Amino acid sequence: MKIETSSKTKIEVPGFILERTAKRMKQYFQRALASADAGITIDQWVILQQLHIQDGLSQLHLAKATYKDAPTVTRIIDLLCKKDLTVRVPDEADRRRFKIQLTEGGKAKIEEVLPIIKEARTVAWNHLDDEQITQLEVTLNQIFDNLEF
Amino acid sequence: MKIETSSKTKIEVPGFILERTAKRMKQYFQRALASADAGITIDQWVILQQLHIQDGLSQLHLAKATYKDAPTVTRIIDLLCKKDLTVRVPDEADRRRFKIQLTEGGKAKIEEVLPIIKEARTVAWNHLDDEQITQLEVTLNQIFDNLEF
DNA sequence: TGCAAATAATTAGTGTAACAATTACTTTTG
DNA sequence: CAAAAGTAATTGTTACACTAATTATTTGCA
Repeated sequence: MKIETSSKTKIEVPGFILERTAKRMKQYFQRALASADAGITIDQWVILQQLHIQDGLSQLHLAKATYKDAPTVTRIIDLLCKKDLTVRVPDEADRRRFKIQLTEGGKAKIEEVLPIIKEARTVAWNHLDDEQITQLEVTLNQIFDNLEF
Repeated sequence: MKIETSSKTKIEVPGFILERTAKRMKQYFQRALASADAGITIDQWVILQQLHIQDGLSQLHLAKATYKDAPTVTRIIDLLCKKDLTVRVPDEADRRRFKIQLTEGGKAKIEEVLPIIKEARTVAWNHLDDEQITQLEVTLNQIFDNLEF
């Protein structure tokens, strides 16, 4: 039996297309990291990349910047610290907080992984011109804003 | 301390925007289901919706149609069967397979949930014209095809 | 100033997703 | 027809998302 693909037998709505594209993109980046033996996941990479932009953020700042929730960031930082890529430095101005800082190993990992990510990006945006990418961002951001809660 | 949002301190690349929009959309639909006490998740809904289009599919057919993998479908079907929304009917032509069929309760659940989903969709695509949505689909499908493996 | 409210991080529980490996069955082909 | 290859479903492990609850600390306000 062959799976039907006509519009009558397959879900083909924008939300579904958005969901499946985001899923495949994540999977592609994840596999790129895995086959290069990077030793980190794409979500861990997102946190490292954010720290590369601005080091010493608290976990909640990281959560807001990456659109992850607090428990998720706690666990990702746990994993990154276990791999000695980051450290939790107590914030002496507010003892509830930690400053999350990159270790030397963390900085080295970023340099190691960045080319892999850049390569994957060029594959993802292949056959798309700048105007299309700009328009994609505009539309996606409109949807994002529509769903503000 | 305020979280910085300039391009120098925040990740603003198309992949990130795609990821965060898909995440928020999923979250929005999920909350719509939760606040209506639908008793199912959005991923369970996707499977039900596919069965509504074509009932009696095998788990692997469901996996292909919904872009989920086989173990994920196994577990979602487990949950749907536990809620008596679907049943696993042995396929007498191939004893490795099951035909997954909607129960009466499953059909009723679809009728109950469909308006919630439609309402959420109108919110998501608000302020977007048909041309924009078409272009979005074209671009997303190009990215999807770029990342074929 | 003191106490309630808010905030930062953590933990627990459920669900989704990827990957690898296993079992059972079917198809191929030699 | 038997062995090998392929297929359908399952199980196990790791990781991330969401909710709710908990602990420790800080802030706001009466």
